[in-house]
Amino acid sequence: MSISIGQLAKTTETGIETIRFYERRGLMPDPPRAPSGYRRYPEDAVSRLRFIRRAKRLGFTLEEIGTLLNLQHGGDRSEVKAVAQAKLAQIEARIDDLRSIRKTLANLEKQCSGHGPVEGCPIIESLNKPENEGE
Amino acid sequence: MSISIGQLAKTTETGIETIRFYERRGLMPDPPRAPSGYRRYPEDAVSRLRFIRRAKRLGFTLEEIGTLLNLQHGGDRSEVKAVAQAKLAQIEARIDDLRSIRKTLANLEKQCSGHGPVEGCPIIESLNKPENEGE
DNA sequence: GTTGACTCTTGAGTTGACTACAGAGTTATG
DNA sequence: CATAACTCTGTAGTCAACTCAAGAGTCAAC
Repeated sequence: MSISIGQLAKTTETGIETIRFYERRGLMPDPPRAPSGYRRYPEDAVSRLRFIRRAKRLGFTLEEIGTLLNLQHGGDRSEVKAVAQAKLAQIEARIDDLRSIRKTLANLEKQCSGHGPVEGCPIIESLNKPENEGE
Repeated sequence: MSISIGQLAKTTETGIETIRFYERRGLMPDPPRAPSGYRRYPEDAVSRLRFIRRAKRLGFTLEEIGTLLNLQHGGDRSEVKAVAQAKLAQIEARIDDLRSIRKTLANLEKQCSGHGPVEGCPIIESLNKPENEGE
């Protein structure tokens, strides 16, 4: 039993174009074809595609997902853990980044009265005046 | 007194190409030209460019920066505040997003012993098995 | 006065992850 | 059998914010 690309797309909530794109990228193996040339996916294509989508939700790039997919068959657990740790570190760095930005921006926003002309608006002033980085 | 694009680039730590790009985008006004056609920037180009770079560091897109630059001359403070609030909300949403991802990923990473074959690795299993979203 | 550094314009390339055609053939439904 | 819905390939476009290259002209230093 095999399914069409449309069915695969529907069950995994992925666009058809996206599936073909993943195939070009080597994330999805080239499926067998019907005599017409239509793709006929085996059952396990569903789980492979789900793997990809879940990993994406966790912030992995397609390239990293390719690595994970390869590790899945014959890799070492330490390698998988290393990939996860690296991603985790990236995410934490990004969070810190955003938090610092948020702090600065929240400060400015709070200081701005929100009425009157733009002259003297602390947000604009801060963007204009200081030489520093802004705490 | 005016400065060359190279000097402007150096004092603002911005690439020359980037400055010309901002000009094309309408963020930097077209500067006067020397007889040779070279751009000659007035002093205030430095602060305008710094404004842009600072706003960028705060996460504003070039389009939003364009808005802020326009508001700077004749806008209302409420408009500036609204732009800042919108950005703040975006940033907070993104932080929440990343935190939820981090939580899931940290959990998985912690559960993975980091040695042995990939079979049974909780990270891979989690990507493979469940039907759910992952807490 | 001649190098070497700077600047000009136009146009194209980069990154990552899709997304959208066009034009043709195929399959499913009634 | 007609017709709608599906699928095929190949190519190109999208987004944001740059970044690079080619080929030519200009400026500064020795």
